[in-house]
Amino acid sequence: MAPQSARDKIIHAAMELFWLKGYNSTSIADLLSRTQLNSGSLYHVFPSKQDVLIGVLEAYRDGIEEMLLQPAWGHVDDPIEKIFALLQGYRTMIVDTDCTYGCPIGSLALELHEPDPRVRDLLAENFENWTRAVEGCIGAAGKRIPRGVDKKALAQFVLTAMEGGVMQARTHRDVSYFDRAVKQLREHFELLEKAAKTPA
Amino acid sequence: MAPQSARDKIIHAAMELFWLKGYNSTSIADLLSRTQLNSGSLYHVFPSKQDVLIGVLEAYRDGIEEMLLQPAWGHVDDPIEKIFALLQGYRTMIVDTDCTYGCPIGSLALELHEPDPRVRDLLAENFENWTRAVEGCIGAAGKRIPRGVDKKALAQFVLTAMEGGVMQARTHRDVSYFDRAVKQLREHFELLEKAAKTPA
DNA sequence: GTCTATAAAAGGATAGAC
DNA sequence: GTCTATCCTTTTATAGAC
Repeated sequence: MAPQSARDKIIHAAMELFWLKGYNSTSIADLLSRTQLNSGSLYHVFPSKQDVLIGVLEAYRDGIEEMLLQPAWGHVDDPIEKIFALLQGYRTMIVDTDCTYGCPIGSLALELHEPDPRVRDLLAENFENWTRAVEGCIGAAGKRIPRGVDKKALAQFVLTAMEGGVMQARTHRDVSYFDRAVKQLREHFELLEKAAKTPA
Repeated sequence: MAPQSARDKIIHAAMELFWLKGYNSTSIADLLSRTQLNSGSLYHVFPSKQDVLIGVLEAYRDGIEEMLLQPAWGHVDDPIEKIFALLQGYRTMIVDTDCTYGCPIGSLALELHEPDPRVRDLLAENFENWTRAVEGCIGAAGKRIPRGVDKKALAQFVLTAMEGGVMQARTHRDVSYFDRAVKQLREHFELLEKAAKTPA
C-alpha cells in the first residue's frame, strides 16, 4: 500500500464512517481517531466537515468504474445480465452486512435535508452516472427492448428498484425484500423482451 | 380544535420537524420552541428523545387510514387505480414541497443506522401496513392480475417504486423522476393485465 | 404536571507553536 | 503540514421548587 496522504486517509475513513453511521452521527473526533490524525491536519485539508462530505461524494463519483462496475461486470457480457449482475453486487453487500447495508449515496440523499448546492449536485451526479451506466446496457440490448421504450426512464427504474429494495431489506433486516424487488424488475424486463418479439 | 395535551403537541411538532429536518437535526430545543412547552413537560411525558421518535412512528402507524389512504381513495373505486391514486398523493406532496419531499418513514429508515429494536419494528410495521393496503387492492383486482403473480411481492414493488421515485425526485429536485418511476410501474401493471388476458 | 436553572457531555472549529 | 490546547456552541437530560 502506497503511503497515504492525510487527505486520502480522511476520505477513506469518512467513506466508511458516513456509510456505517451516517453523516450527522460521524463526528470529526471519529474521523481523527480512525485515521490517527490530529485536528490540525484535518482542518488544514478540509476547512469544514462539509468539505469532507464533498470529498467523499467526489470519490464515489470518480470511483464508480473501479469500485462498482468493474467488480460487478468482470465476467458478464450480456447487457441485460450486466444490469442484474450489478444488482447482485448489492445483494452481496446486503448479505455481508447482515442486512444493515444502505446505499451510501441514497442514504446521504435522504439524511441531508437542506444540502448545500454543491452537495446536492454531487448526489445527483452520482445517481446520473449510475443510471447512465445502466442505460448503456439497455442500449446495448438493442432490439430485445421494444422500440418506444424510454431507455433513460427504464434505467432510472432500475435505480428505483435497487434503492427501494435496499431500503426495505435494511428496514426488515431481511434480504428477501431486496430479492423480491429484483425479481419483479426481472419480470418487467422479461415482459418487455416478450413484447419486443410479438409486435402489437 | 380540541385542547391538546402536552403529549399531542409534542408528537405533532415532532412529526413535522423529523420530516422537515430529520431526527438527528431536530433538537429537543426545537420541539420546545415549536410547542411553547418547557423541558420539564416534555421529559415528564417522554423520558428520552427516542421515546418521542417511538411516539411519532406509532402515530404514523395508527394514522395510515385517516392520514394517507382515505384522502387518496376518497373518490376512487377501481382497485388498480387506487394504487396509482395513492402514488398521485405522493406526487402532490412532492410538488407542494418544491420537490424536497421525503417519505417520513423511508427517510427515518435510512437516517437511523443503529435503531433500537422497538424503533426498527415500528419502521417495519409502517412499511408492512402500507404494502398490506396495496396488496388488498391487488387482491381486489382479481383476474386482471395473472395467477401465479406473487401479490405480496408486487405490493412491495409498489412501495419500492414509490420510495425510489421519491428519493430521486428529491435528489434532482425534479418531479419528473417520480413521474417516470410511476410510469414504469404503470407499464408493468399493464403488461401484467395484458398477460392475464392472453394465457401462455 | 409544569416551571427555571443548570449540569454534563459532545460537537465543530480555531490558535499558535513547531 | 502537523501538534496540542482550548474556545464556544449546541444538545440531551436532570434537579428541585411550585
